[in-house]
Amino acid sequence: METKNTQRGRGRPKTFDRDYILDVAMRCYWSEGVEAISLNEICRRAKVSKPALYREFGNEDGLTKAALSRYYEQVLAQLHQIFNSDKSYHETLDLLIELGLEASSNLGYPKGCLFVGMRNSAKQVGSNTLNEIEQTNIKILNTYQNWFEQSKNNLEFTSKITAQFAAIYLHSQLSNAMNQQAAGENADTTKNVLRLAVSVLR
Amino acid sequence: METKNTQRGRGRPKTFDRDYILDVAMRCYWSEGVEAISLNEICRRAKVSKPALYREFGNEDGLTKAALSRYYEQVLAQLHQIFNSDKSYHETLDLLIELGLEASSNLGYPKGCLFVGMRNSAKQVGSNTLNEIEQTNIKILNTYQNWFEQSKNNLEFTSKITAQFAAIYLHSQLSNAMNQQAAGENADTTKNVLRLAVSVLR
DNA sequence: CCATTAAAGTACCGATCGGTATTTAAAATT
DNA sequence: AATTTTAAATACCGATCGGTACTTTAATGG
Repeated sequence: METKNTQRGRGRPKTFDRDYILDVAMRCYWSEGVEAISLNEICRRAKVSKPALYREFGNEDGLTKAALSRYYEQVLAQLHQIFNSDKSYHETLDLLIELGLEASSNLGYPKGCLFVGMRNSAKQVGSNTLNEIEQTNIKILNTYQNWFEQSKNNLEFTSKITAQFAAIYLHSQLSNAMNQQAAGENADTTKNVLRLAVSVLR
Repeated sequence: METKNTQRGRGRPKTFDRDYILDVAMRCYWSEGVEAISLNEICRRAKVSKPALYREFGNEDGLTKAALSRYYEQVLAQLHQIFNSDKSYHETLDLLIELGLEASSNLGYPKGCLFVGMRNSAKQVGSNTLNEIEQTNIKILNTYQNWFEQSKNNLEFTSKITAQFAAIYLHSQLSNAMNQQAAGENADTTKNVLRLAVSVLR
């Protein structure tokens, strides 16, 4: 158990703000795509030197992985709150449809979903990031599946579709909607498509 | 009306094989993604010099645009054959679900869809290619919409969904399936997701 | 045989990439 | 004040990018 107190050591005091840098990187990757933003460009926008980034994250793979981790904790983790609320199955389904299609403009967030974007660019990211993508994918699928199982137990979800496949289907449809949003598609159209697709889970 | 005969002119005879080069480029962009393959790499694989490419296509934007054009003529154009066959509405829908999920492995084609891949990479392509993407998108949507309108007239498609929205929905679902295939997803899972999504058009 | 024409390839350009060796700056300890 | 420790930024590395100036090759026409 480390004390981790703020008593400064000996050398030059640290000015590197990990949270701020990660926030800039996350938003860059989110809004423009991980393959469209270079590490140099992130240094420019975050006003940080390149060696500082390498000291903190090791290499580009470490930075993209850290940005995805932060995205999960800061954005995707609210999925649990939605599923743990006392809303009904159908209300929750409605909420999921709204999710991310409004939140983008509400808060100062870019459109689409960083996780979905990175998964699409899986071929151009490093192995650590690739691994993080796979772990995140599993976490999301498990979240969905647990919710469907609970809803089956509650007799709110009475379809013959298995909870596992319902999770895969929902994940696929939400990812598709995120992709359309990231591509700048009309939000109403995206929402209508998603609504129709999800109607088979009613 | 030009004669366009094969009588050779004066200079060194042309050895540049436009069809072959375009075929190599199309398959590269198709299998690895337009943003993952450099123009230099295409020269290497097609065993052609860089100036030869620039003489024929002007610049990288011209090459990617030409590759997409070729993809439409050579791959997507068969959509018309499917819709112009004498198959029933439901049989055609079944055929669309199989399409591309089998064809990839049957013929020596890469997985996924070059058009969908390029549309996802819209931010990193030139303006000419971007324009070609938009035109192709419209052509595909029109093809779907015409088919839905015919099926409505035939009383085979009796849903309250408009032909226009059905086209958008089908396009969205097929694109989603192509994306999953390109990402290496299990083909059966992809097909099951697509089947369930398309079931609302029955 | 030589000039002309046309298409080929070589070899280069500046810019940018991911990554690092090296030096400089700012603090605490002696 | 000098030394030590830690973290900062400068300035560079080789590789690769998209794109092009230049030279070479292979044909025909006189």
